This record gives sequence, structure tokens and C-alpha cells, in this order.
Amino acid sequence: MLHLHVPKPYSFAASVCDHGWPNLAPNQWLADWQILQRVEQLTTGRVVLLRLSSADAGDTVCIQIAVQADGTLTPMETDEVLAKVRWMLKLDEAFAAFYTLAIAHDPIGRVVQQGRGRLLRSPTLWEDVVKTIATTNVTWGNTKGMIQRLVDQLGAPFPLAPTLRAFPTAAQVAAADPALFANVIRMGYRNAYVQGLAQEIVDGTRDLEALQTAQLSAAELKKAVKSIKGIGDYAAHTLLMLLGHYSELPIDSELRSHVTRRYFGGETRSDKEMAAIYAAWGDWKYLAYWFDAYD
DNA sequence: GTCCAGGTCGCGC
DNA sequence: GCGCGACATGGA
Repeated sequence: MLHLHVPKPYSFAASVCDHGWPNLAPNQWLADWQILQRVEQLTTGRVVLLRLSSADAGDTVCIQIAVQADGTLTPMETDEVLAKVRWMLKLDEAFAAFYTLAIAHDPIGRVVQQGRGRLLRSPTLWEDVVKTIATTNVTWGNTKGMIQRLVDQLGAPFPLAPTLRAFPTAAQVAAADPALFANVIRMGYRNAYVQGLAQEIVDGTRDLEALQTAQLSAAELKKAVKSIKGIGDYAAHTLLMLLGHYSELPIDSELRSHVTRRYFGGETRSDKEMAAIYAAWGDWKYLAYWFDAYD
């Protein structure tokens, strides 16, 4: 069992479950045990099963990482697991400024000060981009189906339980037969976006993962992700959130319906007027909206 | 059959 | 810059 520590306040279960990602393959939220389970393919090629849970540790919250594998992990593999979990759970981001700002805004403040805001993300930006493309212009049920089929068809199997698979790498997606996408994975017109992006990554013409560590402004990151086919403003702002920038709102049917209902008595307004509702939150607009809509 | 879902692209202006 | 139709898929 590996361990990581998070400063309080931090609610593992709430943070992981505050958006849809724990329910997209290969993630699985095991509600009865409050465990996030996921198969992960390490850079050595070894495929492991991760089970994340939390325990109180006095001043901090302890993240427990149970690793199942075919054999013993090398020290480098262990380091990779720890780094990936740190990234997935956003353990290196600071939320104190957000909590301070939120105190004045009941009930948003009350909710987030339970230790919320570290929304779950994927170990690679590649996976988050594919998943974000899969949320556009479809229902959530269809999103889950597309991602599940993608994982089932192309992901590397976990040797100890081969029905469980990792998220496919860009190389695996690029090498797949387009007919498999068209007939089995069925992501619709997104098939070409996903395979095209995978090919760019394999070719080396696009280095997505560099964006995870690049010291870029939100505007620069937005420009970079919008150059991916299938990523418009909504998807770019979702990806900015995943990359730790909360200054832009994901304006989509969900946000419009929430703001229209809560602030405009059901009357139609422009996107600009809707966005103005959260202007006072500055660099934290995304999270303010997110927890405003939460209930 | 029609419409729409946590939109985006490519086109014409 | 803005408006518009097309777009794969599955469910109501």
C-alpha cells in the first residue's frame, strides 16, 4: 500500500465524485467501499490495478493506494504510480484563495469548505481531451457508452482480470482500424477527431503532455487546446479547468439552463449576460459556477 | 418518423 | 467577427 497526504480540508469522496469522470471507463467508483478503481498501463508496459481510498490522518487526509500487479513494481514504477495519482487528484493545487473568497457566498462557501474543488482528472491530457470531446453534443449516457467501448476494444487488459482494461494510448488508437471505430466503438463524427489526434501525437507533430507541465497562461493554454479538432470554447474551458485554470466558464446547455432558471426567472438571455453572473469570482469562476449548480 | 443531447466545423458574408 | 446548416449516435 502506497500513501500520499493532502492538507485539510479535503474530502476524497466528494472531490472525486463532484463531476462525471469517476464514472467514465476505465475509472470506477465503488460506492459501497468509497474506492476509486482504475486500470493503468505504466510506461514500462506493465498493466496494474489501482484502488484509491482515504483515511483521516490528524492534520492531513491520507490517500491510500492499493496496487495489484503481476509481480512486484520496480521503484520507478512505484514513483510513476505516485506521480499519476498526485496528478489525478490535483494534490499539488492550492485552493485556500478560493475558500477565502467563497466564505462570503453562502451556500457555495459552505459546500466547498468541506474540502471540495479538486475535481478528478485523468493521468494524461490525451485521455482528458478524448473524454471531453466525447461529452460534446451527446447525452451523458452516450458519452459513457462511447468511452466504455473505446476502452473495451483498444485498452491493454489487466493480466489478473483481463476484462478490466486501461485507457488506450494514442499509439493504440492510431493503429486501430477505422472500421472498428465506425462499427463497434461508434463515436460518430468524433471517430476522425480522436484517431486524427492520436496520429498527430504518434507522429510527434503534437506534444499534448507537454501542456501538463508548461508554464503557460490560461489564454495560451486555451489557444493550444483549441487547435485540436473537436475542441471549441466549451471543451477548451473544461480542459482549462482540468489543467488547473478556473477563470473561464464552460458555457453549454447545462450552464445556460442553470443560470436561466436560477437568475433570470426562466427568461432567455445572451451568453454574455449569463457569464456576468460569475464575474465577481475572477480566477475562480468555473468552480463557483460548478458548486452553484451543485445541489 | 422528429427532436435533442453538457457543441464544433466549415462556409459565406 | 457573426449566422447558418451539417454532423454520428442513441434515447425520448
